[in-house]
Amino acid sequence: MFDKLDPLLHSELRLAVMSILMGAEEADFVYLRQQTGSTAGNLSVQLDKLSEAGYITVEKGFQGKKPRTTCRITDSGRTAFGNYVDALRSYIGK
Amino acid sequence: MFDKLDPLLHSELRLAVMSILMGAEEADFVYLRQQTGSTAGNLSVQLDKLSEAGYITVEKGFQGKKPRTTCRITDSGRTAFGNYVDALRSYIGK
DNA sequence: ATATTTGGTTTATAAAATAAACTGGTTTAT
DNA sequence: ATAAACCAGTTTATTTTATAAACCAAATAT
Repeated sequence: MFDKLDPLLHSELRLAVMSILMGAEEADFVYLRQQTGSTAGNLSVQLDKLSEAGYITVEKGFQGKKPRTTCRITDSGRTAFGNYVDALRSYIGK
Repeated sequence: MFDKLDPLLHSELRLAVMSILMGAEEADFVYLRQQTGSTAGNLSVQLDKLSEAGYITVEKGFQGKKPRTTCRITDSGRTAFGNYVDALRSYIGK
């Protein structure tokens, strides 16, 4: 009756991050922090989880002298997001 | 940018229960347990939370000699569910 | 020179979800 | 009649998760 909701995506912050990355080729830590309004600590932890799951890639580099962490969604992440949205529909209709 | 997701509804089991009650006038404990596939303990706890929040009413009675717990969604619960669905759309589009 | 800001990570705490164990009563089998 | 199994839940304990607080290194500003 109800599809299982991927616990990795069923989290407000992780879902927001994935939502941004679904429509953005790439996004850096600072941008994600601004858009989601999260704390740096929380974002750091959740990015790790998404990365561990293979849903995103996290690339650390420098922009001039400042560190810059760039995130991108993977194919597997895209698929998982799509499946999550489909599963949600079994709960909220449409 | 992203709407806040009501934490009471952003839970797989509670959302499933609310989803059932949105389309069913009433549903008893046993039915909810069957439809959601949850354990009795988990269901009991989550029904309490929904009830505490005023999203559902829980009525205990008997059907012959067997106890029977009947749940119904409240107006406030309906509204909250609607708001939750709207908020979700800010994450999943559409 | 030292204080502050930037861009994070790590660790600790609070809250949630879930499962395991228990209760009160009923039905079924012996 | 008594014990065993079962039903409908509740309570308590355990695990997982989310979140915040504290910390760190480097760069910039005062």
